Amino acid sequence: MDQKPARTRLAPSPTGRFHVANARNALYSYLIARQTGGQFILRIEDTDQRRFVPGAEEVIARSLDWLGLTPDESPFHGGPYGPYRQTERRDIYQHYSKRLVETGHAYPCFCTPERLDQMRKEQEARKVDRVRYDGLCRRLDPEEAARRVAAGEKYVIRFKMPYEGTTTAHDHIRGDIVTENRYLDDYVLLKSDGLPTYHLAAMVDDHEMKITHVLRSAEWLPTFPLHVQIIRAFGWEEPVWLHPSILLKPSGKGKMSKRDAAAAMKDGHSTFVDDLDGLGYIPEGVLNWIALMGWGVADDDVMSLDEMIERFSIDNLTPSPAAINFQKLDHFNGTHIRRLTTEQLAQRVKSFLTETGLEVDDDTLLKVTPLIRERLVTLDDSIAFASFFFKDTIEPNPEDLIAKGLDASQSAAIARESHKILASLPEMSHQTAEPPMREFVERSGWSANQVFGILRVAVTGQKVSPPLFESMEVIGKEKVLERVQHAISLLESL
RNA sequence: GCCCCCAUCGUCUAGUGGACUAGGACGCAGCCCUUUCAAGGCUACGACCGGGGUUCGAAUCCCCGUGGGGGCACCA
Repeated sequence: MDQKPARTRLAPSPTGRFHVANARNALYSYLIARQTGGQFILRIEDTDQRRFVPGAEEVIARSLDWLGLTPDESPFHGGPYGPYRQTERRDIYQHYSKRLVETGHAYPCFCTPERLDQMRKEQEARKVDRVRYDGLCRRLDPEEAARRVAAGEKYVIRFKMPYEGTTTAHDHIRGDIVTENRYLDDYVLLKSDGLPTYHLAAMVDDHEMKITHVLRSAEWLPTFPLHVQIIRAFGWEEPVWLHPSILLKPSGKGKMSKRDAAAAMKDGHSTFVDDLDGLGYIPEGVLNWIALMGWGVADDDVMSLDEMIERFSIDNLTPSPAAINFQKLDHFNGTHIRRLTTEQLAQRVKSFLTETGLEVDDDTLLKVTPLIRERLVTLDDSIAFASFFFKDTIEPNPEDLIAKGLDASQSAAIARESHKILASLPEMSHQTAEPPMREFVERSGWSANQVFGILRVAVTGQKVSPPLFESMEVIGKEKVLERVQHAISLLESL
């Protein structure tokens, strides 16, 4: 629908979990690529060996797959612009940092961590506005610097930030951002271990991988001018920059912390995509939830991925921080569960049921699914709503068998009469069972609530259940009668 | 402390100078439906942070406050 094919990317570092913020950036990037017929790329930013977490890459890939945002190019699928793991691109960064030194945009710095530390302490003592590198090595004669490098001295490469003037960087959702260069620093581009920092690596890779739209979290705004400066130093064309707002914890006060994450989990919620599956959330619901934190939609906010591709526009991205709202997650999850076909829902619900040890046959499950569909917020709610269908026997709490306003013997009488009526029926279908039971309610003078309440607990073992007669139909006459009989003896022994 | 970003119902947002009596969604409350729980339908409650400008006219543009958030590493 749009102009040229866009190339977008998600560039997470394999340092931990895959958060909804990552997922949102992935979604928007994916959407931009899809609607222009372009590509969505996964690049792993693993240049910090100390923070590397084994297995994190797999979590990222699995989470993206689960969401349906499978990258077109990635370390796992490959692609024409690989490798897609930064530690495998060492030479490329070396090459480009050298080029920056040659053109006078960067310089080797031999300052030790100890000196830097001391320098910062002094600056802090002087109460300078902005602690920054003092430029000692920047003033070195380039030839001498080259000699020291050749001699094997340890060094980093720093970017030569202009001391004066301003840098104007343009973000598509925020407009021009003007920063005075004196507040910036001579950032390290290449570390002493020969690996690049994010600043160099990301700019080089985005250029090399022909990324047209860089969408990344607003945490990058402070170093945005640096990035623009680096690109300009290379003489490259800038991508379209998009910095969506960060996501705040539900209270709106700051980013999610470990403690917030734990609190959410206790509540059956999570901001980690790989938790959501196990908690019974479905990708459709999660995607819809994520999409709306930072994307302004006027109405009809229930959307599938395809509908999002159709409706998304980078012009509708919002710049303000958004608080994570789990009630909305629940709402969208339930809504999308209801949009599933019976077959789809049955299939997704099955593992939750079997995991509790139940034997679930597909025929029964297919009959049960329509009964529980509009009651599910998450897939695991099916355990509470449908377990009794798959059990041979149930054990109701005897107290629950006593209807409101009645005593045990009255309730037992109702149960006996119900048993008699049901036993006389040819079969247990909804249509044949309900009329005589209704008639019994009329004639007995008890309320439908009381009579059906007793029957419900007797048959399902619980006070809250899917519709009673539909449930009895699925369970079948024989088992229903057994269960009612059992309820009668429970009541009689009270 | 310094820099940057942001500012419409509790929350996510629509709104791009007059069509705003500020719209939608979540949540909340009530009603309807109903054998329970849901789902669904209807209704209610609910916001332009403050102050100055600009303009015939400002939620919308500008400035200043205030508030919130983010960043100040050889981490990303």
